[in-house]
Amino acid sequence: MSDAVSLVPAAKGAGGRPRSQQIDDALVAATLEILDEEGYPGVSLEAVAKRAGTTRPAIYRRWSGRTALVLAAVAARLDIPSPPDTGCTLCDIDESFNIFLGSYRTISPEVLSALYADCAPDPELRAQYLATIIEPARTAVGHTLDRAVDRGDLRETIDRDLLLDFVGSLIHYRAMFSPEHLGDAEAEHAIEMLLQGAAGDYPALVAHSEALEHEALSGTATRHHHHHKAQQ
Amino acid sequence: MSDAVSLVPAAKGAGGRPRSQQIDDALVAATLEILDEEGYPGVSLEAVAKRAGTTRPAIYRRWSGRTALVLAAVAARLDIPSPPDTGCTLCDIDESFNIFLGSYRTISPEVLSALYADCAPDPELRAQYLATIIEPARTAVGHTLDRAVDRGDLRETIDRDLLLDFVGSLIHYRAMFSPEHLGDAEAEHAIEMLLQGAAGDYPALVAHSEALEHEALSGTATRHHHHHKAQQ
DNA sequence: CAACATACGATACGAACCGTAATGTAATGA
DNA sequence: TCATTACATTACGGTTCGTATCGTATGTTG
Repeated sequence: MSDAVSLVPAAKGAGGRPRSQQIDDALVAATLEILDEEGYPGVSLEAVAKRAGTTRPAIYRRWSGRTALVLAAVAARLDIPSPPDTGCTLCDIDESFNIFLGSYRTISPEVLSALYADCAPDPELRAQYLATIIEPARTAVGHTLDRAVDRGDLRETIDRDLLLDFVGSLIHYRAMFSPEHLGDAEAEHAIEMLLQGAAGDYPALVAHSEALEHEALSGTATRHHHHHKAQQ
Repeated sequence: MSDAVSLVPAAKGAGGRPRSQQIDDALVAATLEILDEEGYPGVSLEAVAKRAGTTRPAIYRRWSGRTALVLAAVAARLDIPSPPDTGCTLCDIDESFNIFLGSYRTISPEVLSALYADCAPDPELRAQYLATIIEPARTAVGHTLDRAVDRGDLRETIDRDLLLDFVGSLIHYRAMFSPEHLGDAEAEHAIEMLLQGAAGDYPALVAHSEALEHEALSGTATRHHHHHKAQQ
């Protein structure tokens, strides 16, 4: 569980009866229970309120609606990951896969996809989803990658954010669309491909492509929509 | 537009008044219009029926509900991509990115994420979503990758499906969570990283990791959760 | 201690959908 | 012709939503 800070939007003025923290907690807990037992579609505000021993208006006093409530509940369960730092780049990246996997292990991809779908149309909720669920893992793994670059283990010219996207997106994709999460053996394969590269001889591929491009420029029909920057 | 085959589940018996193809088409068209104008949340069956000039029961005669309707409508708009085959591996993979992008350009990631969220809990709809929206692009790009392997442009030991996942997942991820789709320049970066690899010296990283592992095995405290297969 | 402001439980209301059922009429095939 | 199914129309019961209205409880401020 992360810090209890701001799971609930702050109350309005200072005066008056303060909100019950117990109700805050009970609502979040009830939401998580229902998510686990019945999934996202089972979360009706009536059901949440009933299980929490309170009523619907109490929810609306705290959140703008179902989506915001679920987002807060999910955030309450997620850990803030800390970046691996073993000094061994391969091991660190291996651990990084687990960091990305963390969200999907504790929440269930079905819930996350439904939650995101509801968040996406609203800029504020969408930003909150990204900040809560996507960013922490990226930040942690990002630090790890930075250290690997500092050590000189990764190419200097590397696009760090892109590498981050590759790792994060693969795990997200597999969580959503595959029957099973990425296993250890597959993770190792993935790391190998990312670090070693898929090409047998990359410079040769570039050379070939450029040769075709010149050929195309000199008047013939073959089309090449894709352009190469000069190799450094 | 793909083939009109089986956009609508087949009618029951042979006898009786046949379904109106015009109504089929009008419903699909109305659904797509509403998706474009108001997004997924705007698609109520009442609204679709009204715009199509018919009524709700006519929808239920054809589909099991809103999710199946939208899935059919989306499928109607998607092209079945054909695999690039220019003989230039770099160019083909570049085109492959565009194939994956195709779905997200014609449908809007918000709609797709909401649709998937609704499909996911139902095994049949989920399978249909995968077969309709995910698989065609994968199949097309898969053929392209196979040819690249045949040409010897990719490592022989490569995991073709994993490479497919890397490309597909990156584009999916960016479509969902980034403000903008992957651009040409970024795609080129991505291809470069995938083919060339991110490591400066991959064998050295493996060697280092293995050295640490031996050290750990010989009794000291350092933990290594990750195991290496023998290098071939 | 008094006044005020807000949360709380309980309840109710209108609106929007949903999924289905019941009509009578239209269109096809046997 | 007769059986069968689609069609438009209308209606029903059910669920959930978001909000409103109470009287009561629990704090803070003067």
